[in-house]
Amino acid sequence: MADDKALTPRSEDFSAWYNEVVLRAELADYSPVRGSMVIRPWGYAIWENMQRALDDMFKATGHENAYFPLLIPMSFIEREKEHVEGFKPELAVVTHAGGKELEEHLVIRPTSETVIYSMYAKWVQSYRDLPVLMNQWANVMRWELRTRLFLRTSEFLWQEGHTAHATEAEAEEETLLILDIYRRFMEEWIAMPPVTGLKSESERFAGAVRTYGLEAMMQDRKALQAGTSHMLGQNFSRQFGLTFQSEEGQEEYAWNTSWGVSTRLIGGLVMSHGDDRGIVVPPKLAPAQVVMLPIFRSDDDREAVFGACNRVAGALSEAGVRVRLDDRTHLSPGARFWEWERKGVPFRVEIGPKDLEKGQVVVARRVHGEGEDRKMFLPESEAIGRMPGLLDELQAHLLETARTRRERDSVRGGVESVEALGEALDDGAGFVYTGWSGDPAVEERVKEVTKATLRVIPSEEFRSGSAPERCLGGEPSKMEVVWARAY
RNA sequence: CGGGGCGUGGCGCAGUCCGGUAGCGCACCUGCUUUGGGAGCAGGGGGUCGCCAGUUCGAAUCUGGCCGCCCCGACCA
Repeated sequence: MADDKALTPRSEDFSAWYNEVVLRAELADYSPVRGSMVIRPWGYAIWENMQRALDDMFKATGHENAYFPLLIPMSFIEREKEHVEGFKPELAVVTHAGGKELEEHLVIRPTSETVIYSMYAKWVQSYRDLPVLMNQWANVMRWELRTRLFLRTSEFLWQEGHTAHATEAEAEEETLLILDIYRRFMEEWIAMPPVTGLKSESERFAGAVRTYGLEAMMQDRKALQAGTSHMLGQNFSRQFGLTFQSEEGQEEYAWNTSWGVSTRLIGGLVMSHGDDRGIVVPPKLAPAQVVMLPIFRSDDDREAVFGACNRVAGALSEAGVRVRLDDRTHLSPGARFWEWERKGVPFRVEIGPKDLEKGQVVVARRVHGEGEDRKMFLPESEAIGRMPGLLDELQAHLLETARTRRERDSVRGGVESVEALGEALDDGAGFVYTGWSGDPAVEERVKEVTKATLRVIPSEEFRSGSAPERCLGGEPSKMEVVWARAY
């Protein structure tokens, strides 16, 4: 870009835009170790808001937090066959400690099923000890060759829930409950409406019986797997001796579930709502929902302007709005406008000498509709009174916009061959709904020809009005599926 | 792991071909003037030129080795 103050426009190079906006909104930065990142205060505050909301939802449904260790004995990972095969290529292993090679190498957790279920085995004796409903907030490590800030780094932060149940039906119910919590969280908080459903065999979590996923469509129409919820069956309980005595006195294996979302959600937030000026943080997650921006010419103005700013900030805070006062005087107003827009703060309240004269304040919106003015000139009390409503409206607007975009860029029906799928994707389709026979060979061929993967077998409410008759290979369709190129 | 590119103040780069006291823009610091959409002027600080060895009176520049990073293709929350 000739003007290095501006971001590369999304239309020119989405991927360059993403990298720039993450760095320049001060969400994160590269660290000295390839593939790991530093999450900066602005980014971490968004994560903390996400954590709080999700944590409340987990607690409200009876889950408790705990913490399990970072290091896992290699032999644990190796216990479940599919699990080890899935994770082996991504493991980071501690081989030396205390100046000596360790007798048993330790894996830095890529996920914690193995340790957690080995502990559950110790704690659970009877059906009366079930269900066990735990969650942990932790970092995990999966060695990656190609990394991108938030979307794919070797180390990332997440939550992983792990539960144990007496019956298959209860475990299945738990898996779907969490899927619904994730879905509500993504819609209501991130304003990022996913398509939910079942993953195909090839995309299933290593060691699970079934994996459910949530797929969100980014502005470049690519799919982002935003969360997963796994029904683990008795695979892990058999390997770790997680048994209980049933009401009838029988020894039985418990049924497990595990589920997680990660800091990848921040990448999803950025790619869902960002524009060429920067990111847009949905009000419910914004570290600051309103920035107060004093503007003044002389020292005389200064006191009066700051007085008014503090007064308005106090009143907004009283009204439950998260406010931040930008009292930096060495930057011009323009410079400060751009900075907060880049960081995605929903509203700015500007107060200068002219406003004091007129008894008004300026409310500038980060996002405004066609024909809507960026700035509103309102009496102080009205600005304060209307702010909570404006925040709610923006939250709703972001969700609506994202949902409309998702459906606009989805193709339902009419695609009945692998070639047609490729053309649809090249023509700008994001999610393409087609029939599928259940044959993995079709997935392979689609991937080879179009680079798209089977994202999800959609839950009922996301399915098309009429079920497709043919699979892409021509054979009769057994189910509808969603294809997309994915992150 | 395969292909391509790059390592020079915090960031972006020039200088390397053709060896001769390290430079530009932005950022930073100080002062004054400024402040309603990325302020101006003046002064100033900061770099073992990725690392190691070699050639040379002299190396950012030439030679050899090593290391690291970024981008593009196969696996993944």
